[in-house]
Amino acid sequence: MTRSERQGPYICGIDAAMDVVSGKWKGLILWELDEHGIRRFAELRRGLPGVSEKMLTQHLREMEQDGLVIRTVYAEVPPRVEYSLTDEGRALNAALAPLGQWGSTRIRRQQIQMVDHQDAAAMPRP
Amino acid sequence: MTRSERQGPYICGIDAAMDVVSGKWKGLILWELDEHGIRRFAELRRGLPGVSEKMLTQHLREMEQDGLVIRTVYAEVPPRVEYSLTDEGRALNAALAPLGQWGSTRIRRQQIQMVDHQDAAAMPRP
DNA sequence: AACCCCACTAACCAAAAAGTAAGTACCGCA
DNA sequence: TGCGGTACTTACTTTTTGGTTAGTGGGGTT
Repeated sequence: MTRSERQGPYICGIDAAMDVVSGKWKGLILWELDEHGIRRFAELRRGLPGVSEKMLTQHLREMEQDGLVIRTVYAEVPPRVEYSLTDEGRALNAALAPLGQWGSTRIRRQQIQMVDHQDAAAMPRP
Repeated sequence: MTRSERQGPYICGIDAAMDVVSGKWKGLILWELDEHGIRRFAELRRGLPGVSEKMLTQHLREMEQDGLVIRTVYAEVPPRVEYSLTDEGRALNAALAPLGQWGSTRIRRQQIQMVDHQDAAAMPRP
């Protein structure tokens, strides 16, 4: 497992939040869990196309350590493990919403620009 | 310079925002520029204790490419370069505010926990 | 004369993050 | 008998990120 040397003295809130949310899939995991309430490992995996099992477990364990995620193991065969968000995790996801808005607006802007370029490229040469 | 292969197709807004804001000092740069309006290179450097010149230039160039920062060079001796935020940069900083709030609350919670542990450790043994 | 300041750039190196592939142990289905 | 599904773990490699050091060139300070 990755050593979590984190929790170093932060210089501001952004710092502390980024420490916890940085990781290729953590934003998406948060979203998935908030959206569905409870998810099993394989469900999450299917919900995050491209994630490897290693990264998914690693991120989930870190988020559990960070108090964002609850992991419940059922002693059954085949094994069943359920993940859900803590109150803090839900609060974090809510705090991420404006950032998501900003990003969506940005994507839209970029797509418009790309269409513009396409139009320009399709223009008949003089 | 680091190759910026970014702008890949994002799966959501968070994704797009994180792409642009991830980098050890970008949050702080955003904050400094929003706080002061205009900053010179050396002023930023002094405002971010511990940043290396290399990382500062690298981050500033990426943020310029990403349309968050304006870089103005004055052809003087000694050289003068001023940095400021675009509207999009200011909007991003605003969108980061709730995340900062969440982080500050979290830091406070952690400090309380640490004090609790200290108290427990300082308790007289029976 | 020696040093500091400005705003960088380049080369090299270390550390962290992420990807790949395989193995675990048990069950149900065909 | 072999495959797929359950939820992982381990070892190894690659990619990405950030840090260190040194150098530029003209000007001002001590």
